[in-house]
Amino acid sequence: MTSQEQSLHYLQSLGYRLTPQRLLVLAIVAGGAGHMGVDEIHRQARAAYPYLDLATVYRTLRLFKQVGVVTEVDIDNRLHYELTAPGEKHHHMVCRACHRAINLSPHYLEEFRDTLMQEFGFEPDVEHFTVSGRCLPCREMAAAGGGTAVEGDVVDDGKVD
Amino acid sequence: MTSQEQSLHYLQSLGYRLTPQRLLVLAIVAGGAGHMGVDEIHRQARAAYPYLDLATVYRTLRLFKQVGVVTEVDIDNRLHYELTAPGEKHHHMVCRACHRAINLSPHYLEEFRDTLMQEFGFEPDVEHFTVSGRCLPCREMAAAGGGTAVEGDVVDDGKVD
DNA sequence: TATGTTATCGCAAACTTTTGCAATAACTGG
DNA sequence: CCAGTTATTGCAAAAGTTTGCGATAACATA
Repeated sequence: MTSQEQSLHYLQSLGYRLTPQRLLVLAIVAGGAGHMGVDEIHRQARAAYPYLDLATVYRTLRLFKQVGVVTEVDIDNRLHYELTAPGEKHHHMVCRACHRAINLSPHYLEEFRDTLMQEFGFEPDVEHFTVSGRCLPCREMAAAGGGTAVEGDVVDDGKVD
Repeated sequence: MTSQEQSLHYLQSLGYRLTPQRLLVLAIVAGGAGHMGVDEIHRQARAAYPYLDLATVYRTLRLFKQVGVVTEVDIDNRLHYELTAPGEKHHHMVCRACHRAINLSPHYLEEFRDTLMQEFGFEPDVEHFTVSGRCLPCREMAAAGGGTAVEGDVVDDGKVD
């Protein structure tokens, strides 16, 4: 049984229904490489099933995230999703300049998590953890006086709006 | 000179213009207790200056955040702002059940920050750091079989939508 | 103080995400 | 396999946030 089928059985065991829409969205996210934007998932879904509504895509992904089937990453104020790789989960560092997401092993969070639990009894949502910041290439670029470390996607630095 | 005036001079020194709208928004955020929602800031601003547009409030707050005058906190998918207290900066832990924000001293982040810098050259946006998770009262509530630790604001647990 | 430059504003519209509701379809038990 | 229950869908609209654009006003210079 593939990991997709496992996810579907898991959903069913929780009392959720297996619908063609859910199968489709799962297959698309599983097929995509890395984090996919909601609009891209929707576009691919419509290719197979033209009536699938955007709201359904959002709802489906929210459900998948809730039960741990996918991982949500906020990249430049837009939601992205990727299959949660069981056994090799990771978090993300998102660069606020180039908007690239870099994987972060849970190992780096354990200590932080334990501290919050012990000091405050606060249980951080380690499933959906993302830090924003600036990646090495972009910081070097900025230090050299330039813009962003990738073409396109330039970060506004002027005064206008 | 008050800290508000300092902020304004700072804005000016960066080449930004001092407009009545900016003064007003700053005064409101400074006058409010804790994190204020954008709509509340806007409502108060309109009381003094009815033409002030919501878009201007958003733009102003984004600018303030960018230069470090205010701190942004995402609470239940809505933006909130508070004056950045120089010298006693803090981050936030936001409970995903009751949506309350708990302050977190930067001290707890230093180690994490240093690790990311050393290992990946990634400079986390320590200015705008928020962890989501579940606070102690809400976890106890959940363990006891209940809902949320504050009245109202119940977290959905059923199957519908 | 008058004048020019251009950052900022207000307005309207776009964009992303969420939600209400009636119709539909997935599962359950007989 | 059929009927009943209700989770899920599609659609339309709302909510929160961002953006384009022409008009305005803030600042600099003279």
